[in-house]
Amino acid sequence: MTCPTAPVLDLRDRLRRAGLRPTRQRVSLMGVLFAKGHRHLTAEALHEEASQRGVRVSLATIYNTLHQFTGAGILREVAVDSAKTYFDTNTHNHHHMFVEGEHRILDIPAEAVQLDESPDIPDGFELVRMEVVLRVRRKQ
Amino acid sequence: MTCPTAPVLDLRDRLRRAGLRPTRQRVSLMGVLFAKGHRHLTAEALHEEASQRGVRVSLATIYNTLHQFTGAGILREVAVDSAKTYFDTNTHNHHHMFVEGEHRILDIPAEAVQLDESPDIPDGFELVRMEVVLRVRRKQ
DNA sequence: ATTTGTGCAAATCGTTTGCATCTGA
DNA sequence: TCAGATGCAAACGATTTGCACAAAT
Repeated sequence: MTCPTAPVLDLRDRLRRAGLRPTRQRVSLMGVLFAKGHRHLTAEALHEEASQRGVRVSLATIYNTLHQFTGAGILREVAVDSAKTYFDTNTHNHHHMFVEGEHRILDIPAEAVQLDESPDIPDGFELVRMEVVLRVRRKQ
Repeated sequence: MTCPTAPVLDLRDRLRRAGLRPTRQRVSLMGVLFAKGHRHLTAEALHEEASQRGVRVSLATIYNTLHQFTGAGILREVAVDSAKTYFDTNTHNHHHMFVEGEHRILDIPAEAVQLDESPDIPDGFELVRMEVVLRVRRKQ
């Protein structure tokens, strides 16, 4: 952790470019978040995974960090499950499949869904993003 | 409340057909829910509105009832806001616009959004429904 | 040195639950 | 009668907050 290998420098840079100070915790959490491709994590899940990797960060800091990262465009919040908030490491345009009863989220590539031009946005509002959620359940 | 006017009978019938006993509270809440066209309510909002109309129902019963109604197909749960759960009195196929920062949900008629046939559903799963959420924010 | 971030524990908020009591069929 | 509903208060789980301490610029 005191040995700045190349990937760690990347993480620090990415944080700086996002306007966030590269603190030890933020760098570590970025490392955990982006260690294995894109995924959807809850605060609790990130906390556990960080602990397992020997990264000791309080849950309060996890929540702070997740929201800071979301504000900085590093993460995206996914609201499909009223029970808890998921954060998506993929901030590119894509959609989701949600497995009801299992609290599981799967990605759908943007190209898999064709929508015509978006419906009218009321005056005074601007589109942030359009997302599609396929709710599925296990058969039988 | 002891005078069974026509609309009250309708409500009672609708509850019976849904397999729910038409108790005083359920009939009253249906009355409140469907008094003014379709809308999106939280448990808290329904509780307040019921109180204002002199319908005294505990919050616990509100939650029970909302879930029973959802299970019976009288209401639909809308998960767009990770902060709280909204219930939609419109159970027909349609979509939503969510105003970020204002906790406000607007309807988009199904016809306003054209999607091609849905993406592949993984084996062992079946589609419950496909919904589109347009996230918008107030300009500036 | 100053500003910003972190950790902890307590507080908050939406929601659920256990249980005694009531009510509709 | 009696299964099913309700109300209350307490329990719960996810998230936020206040504040003293620590770390980054």
